[in-house]
Amino acid sequence: MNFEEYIGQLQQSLQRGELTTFFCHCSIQYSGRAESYLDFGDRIIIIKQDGTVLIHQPEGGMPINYIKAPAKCEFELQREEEQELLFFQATSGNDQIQVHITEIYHYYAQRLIDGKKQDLSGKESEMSDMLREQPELISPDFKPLSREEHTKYGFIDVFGHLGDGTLAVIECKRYTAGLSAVSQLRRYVEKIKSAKGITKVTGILAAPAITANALEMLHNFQCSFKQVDPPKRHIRKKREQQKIQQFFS
Amino acid sequence: MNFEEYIGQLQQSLQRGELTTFFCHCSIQYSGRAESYLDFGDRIIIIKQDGTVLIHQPEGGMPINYIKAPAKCEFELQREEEQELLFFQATSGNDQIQVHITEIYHYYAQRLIDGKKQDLSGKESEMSDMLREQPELISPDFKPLSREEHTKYGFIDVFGHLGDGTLAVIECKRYTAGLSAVSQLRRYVEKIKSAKGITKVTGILAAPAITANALEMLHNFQCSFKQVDPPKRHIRKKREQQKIQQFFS
DNA sequence: TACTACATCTCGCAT
DNA sequence: ATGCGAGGTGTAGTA
Repeated sequence: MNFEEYIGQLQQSLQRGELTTFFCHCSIQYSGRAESYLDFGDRIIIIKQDGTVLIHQPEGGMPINYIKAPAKCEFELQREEEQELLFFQATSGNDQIQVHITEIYHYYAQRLIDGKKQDLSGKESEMSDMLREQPELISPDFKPLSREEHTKYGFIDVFGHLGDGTLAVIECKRYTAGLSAVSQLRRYVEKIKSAKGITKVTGILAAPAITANALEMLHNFQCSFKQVDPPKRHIRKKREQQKIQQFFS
Repeated sequence: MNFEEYIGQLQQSLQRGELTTFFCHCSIQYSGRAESYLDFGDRIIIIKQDGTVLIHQPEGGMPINYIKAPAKCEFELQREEEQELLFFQATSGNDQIQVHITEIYHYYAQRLIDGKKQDLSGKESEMSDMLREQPELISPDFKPLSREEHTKYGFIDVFGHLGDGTLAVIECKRYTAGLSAVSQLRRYVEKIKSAKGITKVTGILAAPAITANALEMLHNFQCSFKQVDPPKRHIRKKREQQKIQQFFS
């Protein structure tokens, strides 16, 4: 199939709303929020049904270039220095990629039917739910007050008071807490102090671990760290069978 | 091609180090840092040459599931409730996805040759470079200190002094600065104060814009905002041709 | 390795 | 639309 035929195919695929993919040899220019150039090499290009464009190199987890949906996709046959090439341009807002394709190795497009939503668990909100249900994980005298306090200064994960009446702001993190987590907590504590006009407010950072610098900073602010592991998730039993083929050991 | 033949093909593709893709109907379970389930639907699965696994739904910019390289990929023919299905499992560290495939619509694999690196500009570091070269963008009396000194104190973007001898810590952002940018700047200012034992230290947030809350917080800390646009990048002239085909208007 | 911050972050949620 | 924070964040740079 020559480039002219490919252009016809690609146009049809996009008009039909098909998920369109091709393996090709190309160079890529990007201009928009930043600018980039990628010299010629083999890549896979994916144009999704909503107009998302993804370009992947043969290695690495992230797309090397992308355009957010809905991208306007244009194709053009070009001749440069005695050589034909397929020019592909995708535009969305101020972002634009220009792809010069010298060879298409493979092309396939198909309308895919999905629409299912992923059910995901193990988020930070589940950890704050757990702390509200089991406040003793923070301290024996901790009593949670309400659900998330969603203010314009950000939302507070858990909010309650200690036995001596001190208000406690809890910020929880699923992973090792760093400096930014401490800064965030500090912001909330100060906000509560100034908004409610009270001084007996403390902050508690609840996380499975904390970095040394963050702990030092936390103590400087008269706040404390409470080691709390995120909610236990059901561990799916790994399949171990002899017949299974393995690669990438 | 039946599932048994597909398994043979897939194994060969992975052994050969080919970039392997297929369109299929499947459900996906994920277990690792979190847990997820996605009910049956049509998706595209990509196994990269380094063992990265990406699964994309027909819409949306992000993979709905993924496994980081190098994933161990296993295939198995299963029979459940009178129906054959292809079971695909990818494992990397504690992360695992299990895919139950009831139909493969299309399969293609090819070894791709690349290795080119992207040349990217428009990063925040270029903005701080600009401020070091054009300190008058901050203030007529701002004198930046050397880059050497700047790294000595950590992650401070630009560091210098004003005409009256006050030390100035500059934090720059390429986009609208929010609360976290102010918190970050505040941390740096306090670090310098305690490290140098001096009090005449101020913070300047340099960004194209700042949110109202962030500006209020900034002023509370005796710091200031300086409106600075990120470095001008060469704007690639948009191609405007009549013949170009358009979709996703 | 651990820690820190950027990212063409993306995404959802609430104002 | 904007603001804010989480993310299975990923990725690079540095100590």
